[in-house]
Amino acid sequence: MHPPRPTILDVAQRARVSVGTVSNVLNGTIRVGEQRRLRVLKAIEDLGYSQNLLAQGLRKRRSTMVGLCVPHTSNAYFAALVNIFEEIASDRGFELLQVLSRQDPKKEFERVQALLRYNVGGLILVPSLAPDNTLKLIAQSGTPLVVVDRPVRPERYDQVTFDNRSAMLEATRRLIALGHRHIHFIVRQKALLVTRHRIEGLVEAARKAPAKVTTAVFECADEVSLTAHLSTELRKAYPPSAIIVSNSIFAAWTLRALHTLKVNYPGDVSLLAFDEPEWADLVTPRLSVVRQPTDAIARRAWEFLIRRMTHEFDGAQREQLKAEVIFRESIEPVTRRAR
Amino acid sequence: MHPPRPTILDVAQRARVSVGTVSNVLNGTIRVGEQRRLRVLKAIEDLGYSQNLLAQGLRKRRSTMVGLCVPHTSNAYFAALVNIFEEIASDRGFELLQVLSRQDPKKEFERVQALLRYNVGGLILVPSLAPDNTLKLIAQSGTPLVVVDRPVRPERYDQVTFDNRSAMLEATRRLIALGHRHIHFIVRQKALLVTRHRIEGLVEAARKAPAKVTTAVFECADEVSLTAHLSTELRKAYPPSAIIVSNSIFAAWTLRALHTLKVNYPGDVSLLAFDEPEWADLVTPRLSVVRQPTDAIARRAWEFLIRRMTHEFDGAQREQLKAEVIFRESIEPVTRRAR
DNA sequence: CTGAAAGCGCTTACAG
DNA sequence: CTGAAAGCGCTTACAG
Repeated sequence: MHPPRPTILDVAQRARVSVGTVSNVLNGTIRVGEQRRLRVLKAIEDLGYSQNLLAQGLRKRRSTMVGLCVPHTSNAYFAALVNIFEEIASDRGFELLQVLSRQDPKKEFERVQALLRYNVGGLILVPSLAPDNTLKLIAQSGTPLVVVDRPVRPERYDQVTFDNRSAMLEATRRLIALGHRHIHFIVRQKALLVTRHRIEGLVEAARKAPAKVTTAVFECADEVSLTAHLSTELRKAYPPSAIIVSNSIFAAWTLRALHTLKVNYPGDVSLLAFDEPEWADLVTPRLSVVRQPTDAIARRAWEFLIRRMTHEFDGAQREQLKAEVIFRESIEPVTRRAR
Repeated sequence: MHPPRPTILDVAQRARVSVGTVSNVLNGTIRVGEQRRLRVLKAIEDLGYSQNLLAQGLRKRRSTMVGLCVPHTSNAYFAALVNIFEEIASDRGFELLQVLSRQDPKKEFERVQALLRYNVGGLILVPSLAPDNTLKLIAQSGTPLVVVDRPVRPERYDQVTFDNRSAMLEATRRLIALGHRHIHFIVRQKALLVTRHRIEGLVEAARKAPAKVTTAVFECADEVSLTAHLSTELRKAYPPSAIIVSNSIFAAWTLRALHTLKVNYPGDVSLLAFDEPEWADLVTPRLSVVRQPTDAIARRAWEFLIRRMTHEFDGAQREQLKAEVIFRESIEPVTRRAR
């Protein structure tokens, strides 16, 4: 019913050349005589030929697909990353084979394993909390890898991350300058390296503050526990005047909780969120955020990957980009009354 | 440096069987003697063998990858779709080769073409505004296809969409019941089939209303023109008391515009949006929405695709799912004063 | 520069 | 049930 796709052999026959010659004009590695070249081009045009990339990948032992493994797509930041990667990849003649680890190290391992079965030419990984096995698997396969967003221990991996410590340092410092003396940081996983770096910044800013500043870090798994936590803390005699949350999902939950609890927000409590959600400046008051340099991260990661794929570079490539701390109406100075 | 991946030949030799036998235990099509089967399994285990899916795809002339083409990922609804598709696909042993059309028919064509070069086993397409060439291309290739979300003309394609007409009918009816008599609908493209169906619902509800109801449809391309439009219309002697926007991006723009224009919202004008954005119930007042049955759409689409891939079904498969109309605080009844 | 041929790692008739 | 062999559509040394 459907005519089979023309192959390189069809092109060769129509152009009266060998398949090797067709391959050479296609890949442009070796110069082909002008007349034959034109004949081949014409044949390709006539037949509507396009390469079978499965065959090419098999023969070259590496496909033009790049594997992309992110925790999920519901986070606006990850979605933006995928968006940029797809653009870069397609411009460069690559396709994205995308899998989701759903924050689960075991699933991450399996999904990456699936990617490797396709001999992907490269791999971009936003690691889960415990990516060690996955990293080992990738290293064994010899597949070029770049780790994005969340730094990972062995220093030998190519990584592009952003500087969580200094972003948090700056944010906290500015909160303190506005009179905040009791700051809570709500996180998903204390053990996560990203989180640890943020806590370092938080603690350092508090330590260096001109006044006494109390900080606390809380782990939350879901909306219920987060709401419960806020409910308890905000009713204490000495409640936090500022809350920092580690991602945009938590920001959403917190907003809902503050509403439910009928907290005077942002009058009594200020809010700052990592991971700028797209709705940050749609809500009232507009949400203050730490904005990751998504675009720069993606572009640099791709650069690293290409260099690794073409063996242009040997040593570990690492780069830490600066994040932008943006205070908006969700943060207010602490008035004497509120203290 | 990196030991090459073991091949089926390595497994065969270690298990002292032929490669065909290994293939048979792997694919389970033909029964293999128990002892050999165990030997093969052991060899696979020992070697850490996994199939080269590029080779398999080449030989079978169809890979276990499914192409997914959506307009972009920044829309929460599309992101959710991708999320579900990835889950289903990976559970079934498929990978997702994802491309973005960026709403551009030409880019859509090129990106789908790229997908076809990999001999994807199936294709899921959320079509652009003018997908005809792309659809033709896919049809020619004989690749199983299911069109999602936006219905498309030739009735022969498998499609799972949702019922825009009846969703709009219900929404408008309810607005009218709340006293709204002048309703504006802001869209991206009047020509889009989805839009036309919505307009049908709008017009029908108005026609059947117990009182005289005026409706109007406006096309908008960007935030500036949308803001200008609202500015003009809301200052007229007989301004709309309710605005319906056709997607979540427009909802965001409208919200900003209402704020800028210092409109008494939702007192003087109510707002309803198609495409539930994730921030819908974070804003104040909470946004009223028409919620697509994302999960059901994805699952049904996958079902259609598998059936098509396994040739279990011949005729065109079509399903139209019901959307949910959710009124929240962004919609208020019209008071006599306001009329 | 060009062609003939080997081979990438699988699956699938085809004999036995 | 099992093995030997052809072939999927390419690329890449290898001669010439």
